[in-house]
Amino acid sequence: MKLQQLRYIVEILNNNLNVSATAESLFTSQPGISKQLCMLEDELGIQIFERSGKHLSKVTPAGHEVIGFASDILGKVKGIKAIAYQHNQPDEGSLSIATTHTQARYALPEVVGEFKKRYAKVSLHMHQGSPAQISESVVKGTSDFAIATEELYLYQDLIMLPCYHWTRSVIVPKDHPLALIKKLCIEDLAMYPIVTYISGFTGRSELDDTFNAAGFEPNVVFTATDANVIKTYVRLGLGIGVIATMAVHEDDDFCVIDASHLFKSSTTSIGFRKGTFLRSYMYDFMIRFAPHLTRPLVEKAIQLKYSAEVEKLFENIELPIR
Amino acid sequence: MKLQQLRYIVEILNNNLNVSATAESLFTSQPGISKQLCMLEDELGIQIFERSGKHLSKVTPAGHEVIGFASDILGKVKGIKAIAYQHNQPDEGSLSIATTHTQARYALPEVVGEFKKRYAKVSLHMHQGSPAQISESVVKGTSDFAIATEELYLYQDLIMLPCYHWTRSVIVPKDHPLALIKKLCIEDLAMYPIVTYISGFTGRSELDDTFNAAGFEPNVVFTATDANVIKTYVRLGLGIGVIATMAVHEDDDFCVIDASHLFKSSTTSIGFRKGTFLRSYMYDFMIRFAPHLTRPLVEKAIQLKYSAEVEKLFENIELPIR
DNA sequence: CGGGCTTACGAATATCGTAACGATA
DNA sequence: TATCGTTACGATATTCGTAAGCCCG
Repeated sequence: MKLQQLRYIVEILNNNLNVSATAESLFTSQPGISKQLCMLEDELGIQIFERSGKHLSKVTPAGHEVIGFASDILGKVKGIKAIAYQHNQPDEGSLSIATTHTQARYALPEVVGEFKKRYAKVSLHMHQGSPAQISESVVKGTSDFAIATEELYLYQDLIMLPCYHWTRSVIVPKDHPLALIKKLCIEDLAMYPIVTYISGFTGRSELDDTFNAAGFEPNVVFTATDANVIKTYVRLGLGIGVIATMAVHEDDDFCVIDASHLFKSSTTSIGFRKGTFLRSYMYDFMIRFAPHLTRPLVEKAIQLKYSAEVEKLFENIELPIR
Repeated sequence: MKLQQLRYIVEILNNNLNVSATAESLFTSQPGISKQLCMLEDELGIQIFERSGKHLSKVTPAGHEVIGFASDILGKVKGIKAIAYQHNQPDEGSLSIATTHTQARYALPEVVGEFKKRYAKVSLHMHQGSPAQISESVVKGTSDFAIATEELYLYQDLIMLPCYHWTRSVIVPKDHPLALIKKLCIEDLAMYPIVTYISGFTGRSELDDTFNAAGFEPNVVFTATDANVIKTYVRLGLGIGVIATMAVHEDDDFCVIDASHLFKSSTTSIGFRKGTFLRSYMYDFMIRFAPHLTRPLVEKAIQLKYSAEVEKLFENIELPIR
C-alpha cells in the first residue's frame, strides 16, 4: 500500500468516479491511476469501486470504509508537512477559511485585514458557501477553518469552538407602521410578511423556533443567504426584514428595531478538522477573531475526547455579543 | 514521504534510537533505514533525531510531533488492511489482548475459551503486564484490547468502556481472630497488617482511599500484583489479605469475609485505540466479555467525540457485579 | 463512434542489500 | 577497539508516461 494509491482513490471519489478527470486534477496520466487502483484493490483483495463494464459505477461498502481511513491518513500526512513547515518558516504557509456570507461580509473583514498585515507571507483563501459546503470543505481538508453559525455541530470530525453570540434586528422602511413601535413583540412581527435568511443559514432556525413557540407561523415571503439581498427587498416593500444585528449599517435608510429580546441569540463558531496540526498563525488567527480562544484553551479543547466536555470548558467563558 | 519512512522512524523510537536494532526488528538492512531516515529529514527540512556525532541521541521536539502523526497514520493503514481482511475472511485474523494478572486469571479464561472455540482461525495473543504497560501496548498498536481496572482513563488515545463492577473480600487463616466476625468494619481491618495488591494494580487505590477517608493509615506489609501471591503470604500468617472477590476460590483454605460494603466497588473496563477498525470478531469478543457491550452501543461510543458523553452513555446501564 | 477504462511496453527512478568508511565512547 | 551510523555502488523493482486495445452508452 502506498500513499500515492490512497491519494488516488480519495481523489477518484472527489471526481465522481471519473478516472480521467482525476488524472487531470492530479496532473498525471490516466493509465497510471488506473493501474495503481487495480494494484491496491489487488493487494487488499477487495473491490473499492464497482464496475459496470469498464466504467466505475459506484463505491463498494468496503470501499467507503477504506476511503474514509485513507482520507484520515492523508490529513495526517498533511499534518506532518505542516509541522515541518512550522519549524522552517513559522510565518509562511497558507490559511484557507470556509465561511458564510454573513461572516465574510460583517465579522471577518477587520480580522482578516489585520492578519494579512501581520502575516504577509501567508497566502489567505476565503471560500464562501452554504454551511453544508463549508463543513464538507473542512472535513475534506480543502479548508482549514469553518466559520459559521448553524449545522456544524453535526459533523463528528469537526472541533467547533464558540466565538461570539449575536442578536437580531428588524429592519423596516422608515414609513412603515412598525417604525413607531418602541418595544417589539412577537405578535407585531407575525402581522407582517417577513424577509429573512433561507433555512440553514445564519441562525434561521432560531427564528422559526421562536415563532412556533409563541404559536405563530411566520409569514416568510422571501428568503436569501445574505443581508444585502434582504435589505434590497425590504426596500422594495416586500416585507419586514429580520437580520443579524451586525449586518445593520448606520448609513442604511431603514428604521432599525432591536429584536434581541425576541429571539434567542445565536452563536458563531470556528471549527477545524479533528487531528489536524494547527500552525502557529492559525492559533493567532483564532485569538484575533475571538480573544478568549487562547492557545492553551484551544489546545485543551483539542485534547478533550468528548464534545460535552468542550461545552463544559466554555460554559464559564463570557462570549462577546455582536 | 513514504509509509516505509514513517514505519522506520516510529520503529527507531521503539528501539531506543538504535538503528541497527531497528533494522533487525524489521528484517531489513541497517543502511537502508539510515538512508530513508536521512531522506525523510531532508524532504521535511527538519531533524527528527538529534545526533551526537553519528549516534542518534534523542528525539527533537518536532520529531516527537512527527512521530506522533506517523504512528496515527500507521494505525490507520493497519485499519485499511483490517477492513480488507474483514471482507475476505471475516473469521480469520488475530486478536491481541493486554491485561493484568487478575483479569487474565479470573475474568478472562471462560470468555477466551468460548471465543477460541467459535473462532478457531483467529490467532489469540494475551500479554500480561502492568496497567502502564497495557496502555502503552494498545496505544502503540501492539495489542488490540486493554482490559484492566486502573489508570487507563489517563490516555487520550484510548476509548474505555466499562464492563463490570467488582467487590473486595478479606481472607484470613481459619484460626484468625477475624474469622469469627460477622460484619466487618474498617476499624477491624486497621488492627491487622494487610497483604494486598501493589499500587496501581487491580483497584489498589480504592483501598487506600477508603482507609484514608476513615482516618486510618492501612498497615500494608506486603504487596503483590496477583491474588495467588497474596494468598501465599496470608497462609504464612504475614497478614490479612484484601483481594478481589472474583479471586476467591471455593477450595481455598481460608476464611473469606465479604468486604463489599467497606470499599467502593471498582470497575473493570475494556479499551482500544481511538480510530482503529474493529473486526467483527472483536465486537463479538466484547459482547461475550460484557453482554451489555452490543455492537450498536460500542459504535455509538466510538462516534462520541468527548469522554463525558461516553460516561453519560453508560450511566443508565446496569453493569454486572462480580 | 466517442468517452473512458485497461493492457502493453519502455525509460527513468527508487529501493535495498553488500561492502567499505568514519566516528564515538 | 568495538559499536554504530553514513557513504558508495550495483542489482532489482517500481513508477509513470505513451501508445494501442477494448467496452459501454
